[in-house]
Amino acid sequence: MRIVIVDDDFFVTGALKTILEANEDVTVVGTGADGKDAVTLYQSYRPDVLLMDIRMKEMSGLEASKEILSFDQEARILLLTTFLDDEYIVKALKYGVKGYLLKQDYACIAQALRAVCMGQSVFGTEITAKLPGLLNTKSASDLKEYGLSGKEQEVAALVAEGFSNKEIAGEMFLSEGTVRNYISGILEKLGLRDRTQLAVFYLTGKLWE
Amino acid sequence: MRIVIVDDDFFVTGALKTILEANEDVTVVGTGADGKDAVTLYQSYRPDVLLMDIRMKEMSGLEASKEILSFDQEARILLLTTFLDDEYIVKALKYGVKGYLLKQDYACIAQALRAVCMGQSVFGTEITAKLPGLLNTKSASDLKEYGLSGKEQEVAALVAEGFSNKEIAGEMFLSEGTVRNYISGILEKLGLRDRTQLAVFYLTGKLWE
DNA sequence: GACAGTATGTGACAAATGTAATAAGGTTAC
DNA sequence: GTAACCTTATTACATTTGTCACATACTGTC
Repeated sequence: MRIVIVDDDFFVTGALKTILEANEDVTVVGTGADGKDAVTLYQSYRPDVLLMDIRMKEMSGLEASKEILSFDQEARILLLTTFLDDEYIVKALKYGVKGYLLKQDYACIAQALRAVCMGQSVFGTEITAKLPGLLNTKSASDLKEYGLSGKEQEVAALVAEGFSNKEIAGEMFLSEGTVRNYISGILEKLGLRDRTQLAVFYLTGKLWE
Repeated sequence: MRIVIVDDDFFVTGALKTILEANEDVTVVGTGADGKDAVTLYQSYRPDVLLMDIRMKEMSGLEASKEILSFDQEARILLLTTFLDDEYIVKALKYGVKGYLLKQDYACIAQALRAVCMGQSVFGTEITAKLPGLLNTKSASDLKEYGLSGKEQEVAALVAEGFSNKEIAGEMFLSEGTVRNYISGILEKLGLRDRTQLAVFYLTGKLWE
């Protein structure tokens, strides 16, 4: 595996290089110190995996990831970080990063590189723990648990897609008044106030009291 | 690593057992054919990793995961599947499953088991590709890119929390009319129609045309 | 058959929401 | 200093939304 390592701390890049090259299947083909380096190095070497810190001066690992992934969707980027910030995690995942590990997990890095190299993605323990909270949806069957009938679930789903009552009525071949009635019932059952809260609930599971 | 394998196809459990035990660090301590078996086996053996199919008669791998994780948060479950259904993926992640691979990735299973055993989570190529779409997001800084001013971003965030205009006005010490104006402006800039669409956009990134 | 539940509809009404026009004080940039 | 923009506000109006009360019809179950 051909790897590029980017971190603004020379000690870290050095240590990583040494640790990783102890594995005979790993070759570190380049190292850099910030996001710009990452982009340049990626373009010239096209490594199997780009191993990069998130926090860096100049250009962060996140921005670099975004840029690289925008011209090469297939890029395999594994981010390393010391901090656990939801926003970073979400952004990284949105951009299409293939892995996200805490620096403290260094013993697992080689392991993770192999998985990423094969196209899988790998997330460190703490990131894994956060994942459930970052997800969308509230899928149909979850709504059942709140006592919503079939039609009510359908209506709820459409509200959460941003449809107006009229559109929902058209979509489901109902009168607009009926749709309003359904929504009224849904809000009652869930203890919500209006369609926007319903959409938010549907997408995040958030409930008020 | 002590592994339990559950799949309703005996050929599959057999094959997996053979393939995995070729790795000297793997011991298959039990096999089962459906979700109920999974729960029982998990309780008696407490394996390092539970490798399980999703589609099974009687009790699905998903339900079994839910049950096991409800009494043991630390359970390391790696799901295998033939089908890619968003709903399954989301649910599995919500429950706290540590891995999700396609059966076709069998060559990587041992690899993945090791990662999962160390607390990391692993997702197959296709699942990885879906991840970005399943996330919540739209963080403040993304909105800037659409030309929203500071206050507008603040308002948008509150709309996406399900607040009414009056509440937002109270929260931000503005008049209700002003809030309405801001929202009007935001909708215009984003090409949206109403606050519900704004909430949906804020949470999922979905835009209409 | 009576009853409960779901599915569907109506009409009327109050409140919330979105738009438009307009205005004035502030900041920043050229 | 003037143009551009942000912040804040008001008023008036049209539309959408949510609630209520009530009605019909179809499904089951007891």
